[in-house]
Amino acid sequence: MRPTVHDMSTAELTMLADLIHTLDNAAPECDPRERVLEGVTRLLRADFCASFVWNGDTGTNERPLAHNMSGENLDRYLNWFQFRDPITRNLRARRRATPVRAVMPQSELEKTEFFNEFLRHDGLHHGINLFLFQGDRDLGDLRVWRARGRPDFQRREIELLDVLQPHLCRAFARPASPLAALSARERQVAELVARGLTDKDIAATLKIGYATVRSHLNHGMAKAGCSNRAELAALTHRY
Amino acid sequence: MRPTVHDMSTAELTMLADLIHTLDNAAPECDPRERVLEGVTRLLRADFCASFVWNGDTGTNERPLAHNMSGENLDRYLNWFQFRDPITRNLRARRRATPVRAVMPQSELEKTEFFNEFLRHDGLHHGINLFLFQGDRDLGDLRVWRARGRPDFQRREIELLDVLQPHLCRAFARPASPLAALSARERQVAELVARGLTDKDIAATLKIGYATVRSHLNHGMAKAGCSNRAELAALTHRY
DNA sequence: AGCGGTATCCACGAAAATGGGGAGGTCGGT
DNA sequence: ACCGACCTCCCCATTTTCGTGGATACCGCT
Repeated sequence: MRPTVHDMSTAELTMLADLIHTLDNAAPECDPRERVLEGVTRLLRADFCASFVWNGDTGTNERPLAHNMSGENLDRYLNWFQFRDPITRNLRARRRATPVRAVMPQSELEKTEFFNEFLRHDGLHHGINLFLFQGDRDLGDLRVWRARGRPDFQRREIELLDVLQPHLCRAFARPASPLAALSARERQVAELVARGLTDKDIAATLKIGYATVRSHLNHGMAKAGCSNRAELAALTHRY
Repeated sequence: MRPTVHDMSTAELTMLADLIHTLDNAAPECDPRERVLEGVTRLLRADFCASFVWNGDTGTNERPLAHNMSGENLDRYLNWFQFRDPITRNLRARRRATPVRAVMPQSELEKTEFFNEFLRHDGLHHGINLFLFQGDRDLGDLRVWRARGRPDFQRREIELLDVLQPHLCRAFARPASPLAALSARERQVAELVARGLTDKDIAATLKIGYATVRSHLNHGMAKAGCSNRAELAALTHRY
């Protein structure tokens, strides 16, 4: 049995490689989803992409991000249309890349208020969604769309998302750095700690008092939940 | 103008993605080339792969690695055939993925002693080489081969190596971890240091004496060139 | 005007880490 | 049989770190 074969341009293979690299390496200060929206959109030869994170407690989609979509329409989804969205619940249940047509025929979708009042507003016509999970924890989703007149998503795009899925999961699941809570000065001190300077050296380097260094360090370790400077040093270079 | 289009199976795309991930992440204890030989071979639908690092001072190929090739033939290359190798010098000069036929027609190659006494020994018939550089520094190469009867490498394989090239360069150029010099026990202690354990805790965890921990730690810090445990901790999670 | 976060500084004592020395055993390679 | 690398353990003096509980001042926000 021959495996499915996809057509990929050299530029697309480069994009795929860069995307994986970005997922593995980019700074953890910002939402990992940001680093990916545009790349996935282009790789899937799509036009639009949005991303939310499902909150099981409140039963709502949160933390919107989008590429090529109007912020105003995104707000309309958050405030109104997510509560009469006839497709997303079923797409999420699939737990792998799924074209919208798999949960509702295009002809039926086009009769809904959701399509005519919301999707059409930004030109979203053919959709494919991927929901990422770690066990049962929602990590976020990707909702990729093509404009009217473009062909619907096919096997190529579904399987491309299959390829990306484990890498996306890994990147989305990576916990936020405990160092994000540190102030600028505290992070600066942590950085010097990681280089092996003693507190006296740090004070001299930063031209501040020894007591100040101790203070920054104590606050920093408390915020990051570290019990000593070695753990803090490890954190500064783990993330 | 249409871009070149390649046929890639889903499995191959997955391999490509995993390869990039491996290059970015794998443990730096071992030679990064090791992590890549088999993957590249399969991605290029090839049968054999060898890798050397060119030493400009001695003018020799060093540090051999191979996939699917006999160690004995590798030794013959190092000791004898590298000095009458009619193709590699020219392939290296190209500085990008180049099939062997680009520097010598197959018909001519098959007349050489190098082919008949060396390449044929392991069944190497069609070759493609990639030499990696950082500026003018040699980072190592990949010499990928297909067996007799298989088709020669085409554009697909050349451009796949082009896609991989920057990622290979990055991975090969990453300096060896100073921690590579540590013994197993010393690394184990360093690992626990990075988790924030005190020496007493480490002793208890490893069920060895406090003095032993101090000894491992002193040796480890000396080898890694660290002045204290914080620097060592940073190293263990930088690499 | 008050509150929280930041940056700066101070002092003390307990705990931990560091650097120096050494000692004895195993194990693999020359 | 020796040597080097490793793992194990010991002592001691000094330095560094950690935790605690302060203080003052600036800033932005409400």
